[in-house]
Amino acid sequence: MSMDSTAGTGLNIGDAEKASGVSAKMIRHYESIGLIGKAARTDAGYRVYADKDIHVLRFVRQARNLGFSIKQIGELLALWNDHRRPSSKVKQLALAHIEELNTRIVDMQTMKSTLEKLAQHCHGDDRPDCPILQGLEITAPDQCLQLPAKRMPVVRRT
Amino acid sequence: MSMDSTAGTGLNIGDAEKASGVSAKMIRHYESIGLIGKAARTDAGYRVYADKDIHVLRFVRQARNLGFSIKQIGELLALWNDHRRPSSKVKQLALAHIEELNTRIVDMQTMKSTLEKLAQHCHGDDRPDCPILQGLEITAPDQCLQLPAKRMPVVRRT
DNA sequence: GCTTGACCTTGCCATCATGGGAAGGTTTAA
DNA sequence: TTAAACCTTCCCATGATGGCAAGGTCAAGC
Repeated sequence: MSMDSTAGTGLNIGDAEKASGVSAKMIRHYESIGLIGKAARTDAGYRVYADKDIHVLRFVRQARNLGFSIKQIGELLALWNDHRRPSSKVKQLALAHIEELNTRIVDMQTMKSTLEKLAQHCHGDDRPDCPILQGLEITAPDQCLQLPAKRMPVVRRT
Repeated sequence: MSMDSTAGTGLNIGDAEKASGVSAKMIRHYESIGLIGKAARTDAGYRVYADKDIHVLRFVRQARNLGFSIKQIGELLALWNDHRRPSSKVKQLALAHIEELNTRIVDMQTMKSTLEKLAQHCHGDDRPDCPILQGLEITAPDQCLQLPAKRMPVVRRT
């Protein structure tokens, strides 16, 4: 009987994890960095989550799945909570993120096609000569390949 | 006269950085984790690089620019040094990396197009209603967006 | 010779999002 | 009563990179 009397459908962090798709570890982390509010606690100190909290966690997960950084998600949450925000603010954030994604996509496509070109010319048999290694073995000073992208949040596919 | 008598065109780490495109910081790091051999030293303890070493550093940088991880580069270097390797080994590494790149590209393209669809329907004006935020506000339990990619090395564009 | 500035050295901390694990408390069901 | 399955906090690791600080070295100018 340690359940707090105010909790209706109070969920443990483990249940919140299942209901939101955000790991318990990350829920605690998001709370610790202030991305989400401090969870209510039972007398024993267990975190308790209501439907409202699960809703927030789902929002966060969706945004992570779209590749937004924690910082950007903080901004999105602020806009979400401000029912008088102009939609232009949200759109601006989204468009900027689309641009970031695009830059990364293009960079990786360049890497991929460079590598594919090298691989095409490689016999891939028992002989030692290999155009792929030769391609890595540049001799020109500034003749390098593409400049890869700025760091961006990536969620593990585990 | 602290120059080691064996050094012909001995370069400082700063010169090696300029000549290879790998930052001094990273050159030291690569040495510390054993990716590259220990550099020769002057009497005063300064690292000294010969043309051969610069060649290796360029190789590493090229591979990084193609998105290979440090671990993969270690394998590439081993193959590069083994003049009797079968080119199939190299090709196998390259093809696996192409696959990784492709997975990431597809994941990010999915994020991008999802976000574009949401953004298209957003007025982007002073009114508060916003389909983007609504899109993040999922209600379905497992109705989430894409599973993003496994972590992969990314070089900063600074 | 001495100073100054541009190098170099090591070492530690920060990033970003996430997981792992340890040491210990709680709850619940058998 | 005990064991399993939770929960708590705290610290450490990842990967590739940068930054900074405290200190040594070297070369050029006076």
